[in-house]
Amino acid sequence: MEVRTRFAPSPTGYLHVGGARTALYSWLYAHHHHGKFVLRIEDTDRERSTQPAIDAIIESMKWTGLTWDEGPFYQTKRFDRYNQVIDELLEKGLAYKCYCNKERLDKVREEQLANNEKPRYDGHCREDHSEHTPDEPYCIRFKNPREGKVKFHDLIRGDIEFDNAELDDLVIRRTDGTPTYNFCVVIDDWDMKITHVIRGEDHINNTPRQINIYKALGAPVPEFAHVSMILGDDGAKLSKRHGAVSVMQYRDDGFMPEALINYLVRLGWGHGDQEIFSLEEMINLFALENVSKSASAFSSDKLKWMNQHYIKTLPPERVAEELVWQMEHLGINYSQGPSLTEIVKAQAERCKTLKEMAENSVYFYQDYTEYEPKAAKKWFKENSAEALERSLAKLEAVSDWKAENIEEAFKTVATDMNVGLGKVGMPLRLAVTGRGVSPEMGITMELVGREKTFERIRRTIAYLRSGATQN
RNA sequence: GUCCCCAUCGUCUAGUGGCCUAGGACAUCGCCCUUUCACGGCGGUAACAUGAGUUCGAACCUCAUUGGGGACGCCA
Repeated sequence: MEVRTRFAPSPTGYLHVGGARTALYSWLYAHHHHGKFVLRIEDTDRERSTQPAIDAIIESMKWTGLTWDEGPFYQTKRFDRYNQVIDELLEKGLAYKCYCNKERLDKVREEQLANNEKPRYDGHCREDHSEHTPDEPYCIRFKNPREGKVKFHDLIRGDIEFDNAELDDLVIRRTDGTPTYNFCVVIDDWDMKITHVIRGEDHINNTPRQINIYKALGAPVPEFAHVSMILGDDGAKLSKRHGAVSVMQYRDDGFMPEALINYLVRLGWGHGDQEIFSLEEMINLFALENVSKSASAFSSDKLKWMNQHYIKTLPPERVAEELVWQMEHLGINYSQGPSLTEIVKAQAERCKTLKEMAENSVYFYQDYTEYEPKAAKKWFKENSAEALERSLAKLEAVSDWKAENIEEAFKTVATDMNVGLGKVGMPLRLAVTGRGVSPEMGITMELVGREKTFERIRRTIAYLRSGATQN
């Protein structure tokens, strides 16, 4: 039988990393078994579902590469189907009309709480409707079995069982006629032939109710796997307070989707000592039995490490593609100057994010307006102007403007002046980039360009000769 | 409160009864490399929640305790 999994977010907000991980696991499981991955939008809550949220979820799925084989399906387009099944259940006596109003429900709940009982519907309307007239407003409740147990084998957690006595008769159709979540998922997973339901652990408690509905319908019960939660760095539930939670925020913060996916797959799953997985490896090696049962804390530090790993090892052309967004966001016109691929090669080992890379590469495209104060104070000394003058002379003699030749040329200056390389290299760095940090000076000057380099050095010599520094 | 789930270094994890004086990775600390910042290399600190069992032997099995988390909606 073909393995079919699904990701079924409710469009009430952006896609967060927890959802993304669940989607990833579903996606991997389907691909591992050469099955299908379905995207379904659970928008039965018309109050809170929004189109921007749907767009954001789809954009996130596409950015991370979690593409779906079928869908997106929308539950709001399937209301006829749900209602038809509900009517059938009603006819068969497997569901019933409930006329209880909010006041009565609240009162029951209060009493149960006072008696230290789990609050649930007491089944008041389950049998007797004599006191009601057909024109009174009502909702439909599913007749949950009152005795026995519901057992299922969770593919991650093992056997789980609930007493039916713990469950109540849940509402499957609201008074306004719309069907509810716990009912719609069952019908959808059934209709869409979902074989493996992989979702968050907050759904464990819904599972026995849903299994009872499957059984009432005579539908095959799928396999279930409940993935644990993702916590923040501090062990508390992940929230905006911890920084980024939305997938697109990671794009904005300068992360490669490859890194996010790799980080997410490792958060809660492992394969021996391996940390880095290509997509192919993930598909081949992923198994639900190796998914961790306990909640895991999201470590931005490790994500950053992994991001840099991908920045360093992915083809620079690929990294440059993502860098485009950052450059445009900063308003840098990168069409004049070195190619972004060259920037990636030069900067990769000193950037954890593409955002950093863009911010630290501005001087390749624009003239700086001031020297970084701390670096200038530290490195502009009395002989700096001389070092720059001598360097300029050597550099002007370089005919083939390549990093290697440039490097060779200015290094002789240190020897000539009988000083350490730092005394020459750092003033040069300040002169060419305005900053105390940059790639090696050879490649930096090559990328800035011959004429620009000379211009900036001359300007700096003038600045130093004017007595601007008191060192 | 009731039900359900969970429990190895600060963090993510390896470990499925002897290979464990518990391995790897991130973070952290120290050293080396070095024109800056980094990268890299080498080394260090650091964990089986507690208590009973089962067993010749337990991080691994069982139970209890404690501690976390989730659910208890005419939300999903």
